[in-house]
Amino acid sequence: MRILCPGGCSARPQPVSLGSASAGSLTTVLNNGPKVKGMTTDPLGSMKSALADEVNKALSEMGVEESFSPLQVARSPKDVDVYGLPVGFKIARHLRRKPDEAALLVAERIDASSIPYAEEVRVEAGYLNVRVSRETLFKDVLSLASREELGRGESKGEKLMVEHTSVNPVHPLHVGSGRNAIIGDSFARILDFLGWDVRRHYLVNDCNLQVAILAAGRSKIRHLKPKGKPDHWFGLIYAMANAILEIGRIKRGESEEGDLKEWEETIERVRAQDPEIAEGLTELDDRYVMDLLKRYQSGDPDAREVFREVAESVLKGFLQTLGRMGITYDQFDWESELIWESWVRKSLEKLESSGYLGRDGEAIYVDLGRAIREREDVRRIFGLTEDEVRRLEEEGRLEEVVPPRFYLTRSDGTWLYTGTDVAYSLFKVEATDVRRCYNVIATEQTLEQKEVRASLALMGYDPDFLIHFAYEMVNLVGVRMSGRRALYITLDDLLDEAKAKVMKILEERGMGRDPEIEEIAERVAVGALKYALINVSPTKVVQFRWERVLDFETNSGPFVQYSYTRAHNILKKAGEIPESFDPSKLSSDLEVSLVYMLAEFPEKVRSAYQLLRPDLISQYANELASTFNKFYETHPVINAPEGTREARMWLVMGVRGVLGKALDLIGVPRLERM
RNA sequence: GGGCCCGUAGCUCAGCAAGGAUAGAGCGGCGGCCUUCUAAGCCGCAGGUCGGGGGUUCAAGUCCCCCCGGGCCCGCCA
Repeated sequence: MRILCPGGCSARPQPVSLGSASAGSLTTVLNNGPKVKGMTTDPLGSMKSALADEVNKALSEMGVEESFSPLQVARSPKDVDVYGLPVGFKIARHLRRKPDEAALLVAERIDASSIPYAEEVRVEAGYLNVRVSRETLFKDVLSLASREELGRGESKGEKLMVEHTSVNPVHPLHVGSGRNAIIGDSFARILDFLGWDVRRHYLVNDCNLQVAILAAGRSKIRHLKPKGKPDHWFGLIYAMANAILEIGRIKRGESEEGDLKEWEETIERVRAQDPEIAEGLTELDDRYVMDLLKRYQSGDPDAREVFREVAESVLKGFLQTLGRMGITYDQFDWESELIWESWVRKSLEKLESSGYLGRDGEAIYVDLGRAIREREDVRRIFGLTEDEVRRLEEEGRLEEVVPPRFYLTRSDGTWLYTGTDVAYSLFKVEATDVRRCYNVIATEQTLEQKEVRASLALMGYDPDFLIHFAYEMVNLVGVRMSGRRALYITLDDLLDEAKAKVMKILEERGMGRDPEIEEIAERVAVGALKYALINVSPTKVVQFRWERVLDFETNSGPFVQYSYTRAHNILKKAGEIPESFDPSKLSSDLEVSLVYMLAEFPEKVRSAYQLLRPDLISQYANELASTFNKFYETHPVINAPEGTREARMWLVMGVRGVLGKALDLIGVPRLERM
């Protein structure tokens, strides 16, 4: 497989034995943070773990069959320094006691000295609570936070792959593809921070019908020189080619008559943007397109030249935009090379020997219907038990729930994306040394991802090697988007618009137009867009509005960036950092809240990883920024009395460190001036 | 028809993984605060039958069942 790096480097991945490809289940990989005392990067987490351990130990000594997770340890709403578990309620019945009495029996067995940072253990309202010692906790938290070590995972010595973006190279990136890239990139950053060696891969889908349409269009106007940003220019050819093909189908009566007008409008849209393309590209037919695709897949040099020109040009345009947003990749895998370098053949051989490969004329498919009846591993992927499958079969409904055939090729022998996707999975397992691969792919592909995982299982691999990181689409409120109709709002448009607004704000503040100001505007714009697309739970549809991206107030990228800047500037002006500080000087509600909020950061990062929720980091960053701004309004640092000043400087260092790290993890640029 | 996802304030969303101690933010609306570390900020007011109904539980926004509403998928498209 050819490797293409932005820097022009080239390398070939080392094949690896199959044994190393097995993945542990998601849940066993997780624990509640580093356990080694004194070396932890999660002080509060170590307290929670120890508390849960102690309680569980006591319960098991008492013969009570209940247990608690460290994650259940929650802060008391009445007292900031108190964390606890609702032990009493859980075990009251087992012991035939009132909740408080029951909790007391547990409390008596607990050795507070074995719980880090615990000052005392007590029972309140059915809860078993520990009071935390600020003296030690605050020092550890702020020391770690200011060095940006809080929550960092030890090196795992293992590689994980994140495959993301992987957009068809046929038209410019729009907000939907942007969400994929932004979520995938953020998740990769989170994995990296937690100690994995992350490999970011982009699958270049250059072998499908869409690219063939573009390539066919391009082949008719090869004399034209690309103008402007390549993805935009080729995007017009793609829309033009689609319109011609659709109009042809309508005229032959193969498509709905009513669509004719909108395709004619598409042509006019292209003409308005680039008359050369509209005048040069006038005819195209489906057979020509299919033939070109077939030739490309079989390695024909002429076809290869035009396919590669369009795919590489559009990809180059993508990388400009993605680079602008700070999103980069370690490796680009070309779909065509999965075919040429026999990964498709190898996957077919493995499926053939599994006995689940079927043929329908010349078309090849995986016999999922039989696999689901016969294979437990395949049933598990579809969330079905043996009994359920049997019952569905008796009712004749099995095929409604699981499609019986998973087609890999067309009957003309060309590969479908499903076929190359199976081959790609085989490639990931065999040709890389990653332990797991996260596929950042839209939720609409959930079924296909299950089918691919089932195929992996049938080829003899652990299907849990592949994890579908599903995210929902972006709904541009009030805007109709269609790449095939040259109807889209591109990421470039959004970034430019946001940047223009930032420039205007900066000018209103009397900042001139110089390169530094431009750079600030660019970074604020990137922050605003990325934050808007990441700050929603991935499985929810994003309701995208211009106003939302251009709103730089609370709960926006710029808001968090601004808060970071404030923290940074306090420290810059305050001068030398004191060696130490007195934690008891941090005593106001806001100061104490801030430290505890920082202490929760490691848990947030682990949750983001475990639940596939980068938005948890952006939510957290917003809350931290908001609390910090309240502190900022009411707590002078530089002019504070001696003692208080040093303690607040440490607090601000901690906030800056965590806020900065949180911004890094969601890929929003840090700014020192704005 | 079947499968998956979503439904919390006028709008956009957290909270559901791990059921607990008074349902949270932001935007929008109304009213305040710039001789003090950047007002992209802060303070206050108004706004909720957590889609509906059952169930489990000492305890349900959170778990289970049914229903209603919305989205996506069920292609030899990707």
